[in-house]
Amino acid sequence: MNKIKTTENIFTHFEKFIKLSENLKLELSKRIKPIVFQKGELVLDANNISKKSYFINKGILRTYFIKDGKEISEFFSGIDEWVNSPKSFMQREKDIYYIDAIEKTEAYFITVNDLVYLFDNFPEMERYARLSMGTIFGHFMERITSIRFTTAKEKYTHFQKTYSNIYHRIPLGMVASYLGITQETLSRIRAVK
Amino acid sequence: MNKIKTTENIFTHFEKFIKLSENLKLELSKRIKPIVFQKGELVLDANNISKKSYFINKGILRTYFIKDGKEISEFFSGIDEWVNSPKSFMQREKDIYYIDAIEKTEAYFITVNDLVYLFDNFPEMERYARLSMGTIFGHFMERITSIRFTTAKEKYTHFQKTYSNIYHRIPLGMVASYLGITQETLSRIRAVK
DNA sequence: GTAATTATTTGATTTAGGTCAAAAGTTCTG
DNA sequence: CAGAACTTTTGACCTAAATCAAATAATTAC
Repeated sequence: MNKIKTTENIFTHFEKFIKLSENLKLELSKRIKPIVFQKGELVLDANNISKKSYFINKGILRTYFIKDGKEISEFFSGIDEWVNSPKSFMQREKDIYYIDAIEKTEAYFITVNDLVYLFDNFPEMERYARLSMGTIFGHFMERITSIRFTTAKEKYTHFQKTYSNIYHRIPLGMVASYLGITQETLSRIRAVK
Repeated sequence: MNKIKTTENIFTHFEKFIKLSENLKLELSKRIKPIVFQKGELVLDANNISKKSYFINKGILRTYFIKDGKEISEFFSGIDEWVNSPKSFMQREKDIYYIDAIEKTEAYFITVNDLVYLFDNFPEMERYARLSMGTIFGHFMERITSIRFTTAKEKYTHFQKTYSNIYHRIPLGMVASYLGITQETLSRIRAVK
């Protein structure tokens, strides 16, 4: 009962974009495996190539990089989202991103090799990837706008909207670096209310 | 001789990502048409749905939106790049983006209907879309980093790098709004040298 | 359960870049 | 080619947020 759910969530996610044949479901099931990360655990070290993509069932993962010795959060990922180091994962080369668990996280994963197999044999998987990337695209554009033209206060409000279900579970310092403001400023913003 | 080149450029572009069969080349050729925009001409009005995607052969297009009565540049596109209003084009709904020509621009275009036909009949087109979006992804992430943590000067330097072949052809005011700084600040930055 | 970390808040001061205003340059257009 | 209409530059002043510094508060570990 307290065990990880079946592949139900992940299939539902795919079916937002494509119809899953029984055969594809079977091939997916063979390649998707559960995994659990404890709070604070490192999911990906930037010194390694990202070879797995994680689909979150519960918990929060954070993607970040190091600048001037400080951790800068790039994004946070919650339930029903895929997480990997995008460039590293697709080009099979190192990139700057680390991934860790902000809280205990239950996920599935698929390896890049298995994913490539599915792309090669199921054209609908290519479509899934194209369409799902499209939605992320929109978020990126919105974020760029939000960063460029708003006060620190507005940035924080936008963040709360974007991450409405998880924002209160993310430590202040991480949020500040995500927004590109100092944590002192963020602390003051939150104090005003 | 002074006429628009053949579909050569566009085929070369596709072949960076996939192998083009003779049949696909034929089907593409049937659906790709040339078009020319004069300097200052509006390519897309945000009151309309974006139904064509333009592949630039020569010239520069600008994608922008209006905020508080002012035009804010979202990106600039030069040779060998596709231009459309992404969300509008794929979801077939209105979005906030206008597109205009910064200089006289020669392009090809394909309609969203034709593109959908190709996606439905040529799985390699899905792959092309997935892979080419992947590269744009990387640029977006870099841009987000660049906007968040750099001084106005560094933002401008990054802009020059990103748009190394066209940056000097874009009016200062448009660059400033792209970078999220005022044009006075940009003017002063450029003056220092 | 208390010491030791780590995270957050508060205060004082500084500064990069914004705002407002006007002058100087450029480029369209009839 | 002259006047209108933009575009870019320059100057004076102001403000939001950064920086530096230290005090609290909250977790974590033994």
